[in-house]
Amino acid sequence: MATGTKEQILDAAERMFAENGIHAVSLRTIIAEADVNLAAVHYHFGSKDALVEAVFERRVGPVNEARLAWLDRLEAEWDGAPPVEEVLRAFVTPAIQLAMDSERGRTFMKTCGRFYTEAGDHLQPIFDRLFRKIIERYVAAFRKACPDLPAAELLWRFHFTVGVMVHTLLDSEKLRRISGGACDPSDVEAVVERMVNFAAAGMKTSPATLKHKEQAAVEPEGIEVGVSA
Amino acid sequence: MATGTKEQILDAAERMFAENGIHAVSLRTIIAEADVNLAAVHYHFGSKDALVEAVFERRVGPVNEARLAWLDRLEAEWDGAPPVEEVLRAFVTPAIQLAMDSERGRTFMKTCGRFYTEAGDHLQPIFDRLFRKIIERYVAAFRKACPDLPAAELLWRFHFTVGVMVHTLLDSEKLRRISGGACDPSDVEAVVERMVNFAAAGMKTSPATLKHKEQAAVEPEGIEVGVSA
DNA sequence: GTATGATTAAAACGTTCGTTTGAATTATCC
DNA sequence: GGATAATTCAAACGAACGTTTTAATCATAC
Repeated sequence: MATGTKEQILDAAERMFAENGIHAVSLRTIIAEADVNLAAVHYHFGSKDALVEAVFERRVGPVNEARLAWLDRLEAEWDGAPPVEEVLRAFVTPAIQLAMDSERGRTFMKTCGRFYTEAGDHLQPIFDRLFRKIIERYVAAFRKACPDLPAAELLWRFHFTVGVMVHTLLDSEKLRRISGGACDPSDVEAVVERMVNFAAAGMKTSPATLKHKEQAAVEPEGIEVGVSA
Repeated sequence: MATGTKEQILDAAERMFAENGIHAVSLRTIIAEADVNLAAVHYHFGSKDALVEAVFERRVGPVNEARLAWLDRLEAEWDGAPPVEEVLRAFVTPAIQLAMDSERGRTFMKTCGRFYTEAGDHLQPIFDRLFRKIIERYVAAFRKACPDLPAAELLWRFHFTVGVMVHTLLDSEKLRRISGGACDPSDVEAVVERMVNFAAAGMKTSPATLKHKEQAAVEPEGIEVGVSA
């Protein structure tokens, strides 16, 4: 389970972050959980912030690579324009998949949600670096899958989809409690299918007619998906 | 704006919580922003946790009352079974509405999202007390609006809808940055319409067939999290 | 004006935080 | 096997935390 001190620290930090949030967990809590010396954190990582980054990058990197690889397969299979359900599945599954195999993966999913919500100004550049390519590729894929959608509307719906996913990752235990056990967040494949089904319907519906403003004023090509530093 | 010390503290805390998260903000930061004495916090609230509760309840109470009143109006108007779009609008609008009028409301919406995500075990009972009635009433309303939906599926979709809303409240500035300004989170009415439109489509779509297509056989490589190496 | 209760002010409390230090220990290589 | 680097350890650092205490100020009724 714990091959070395560095991994022990990462594992323990990941676990504690998921349970209590990032800011609420102290290094001494982590090293007690990891059963290592306090100074080992600064020896291996340099600071607490650097440890937070390391915990984040260790999992997010592979997940995003899997997302890109999946999208590559899809575009090869569907001649460059896979349907929106497939794109959604490719986007959502690698993150949810991580939660299936092990308890450790499940805890990290909560940590990942914490990052997404607690990430302050300091974590922002790291976040941009890790997600820039993902956003570019998937926005482009969604645009091809929903060619009739105005660009701004598509970005909003992508935003909503991310919300569905993050909230599901972070807080589905609350749903289990509310539903009295009828909703089981650990059945990952079912959760993915429900999410894809829900988000695909939202993606494919015709845009709402906004009375006071015409959204068509936004030119589809005018939206850059680049991430500003 | 600041009639008394108590309100100054609440306002400042609300502002700082929204910007930096709850755990990351110290009392000394708050009292510096509020321009009051440190002991005033404990005099008026008793502890930092109690202050957090007070900040939360001050805004959530009226929002949830508005949600219930709106639902009452709807059920009177639609003979007990309003359509899903109307129910969604009634659920979403009071929260988003708060963000419209003032800058203060906008900051609190982020604070509210923080509560929803950062709320640990300590805030859980308060959360339940404030939201139990809302959940009961709206789940019942959704059930009437979507009578053909299995109960668990309906709860999941309600969960997804909450995710859409929370994520929109908490993190839409990221969308503005990504979109290069094309997506404007401050246009509240437009945001509400987009959300209702998106969530209603997800609510009304037919349940996914949970048959494992060949997709389940696809092995996404590179995201293993278990004991490797 | 003075007494009384509510509020604010300043200072210190003990604790915990992230970080650093320097010696002890372990692994690595010639 | 001894030299050398890598790693772990116990201890302490200063700073910041939430909280408490004690005195000063303010408002208001007598």
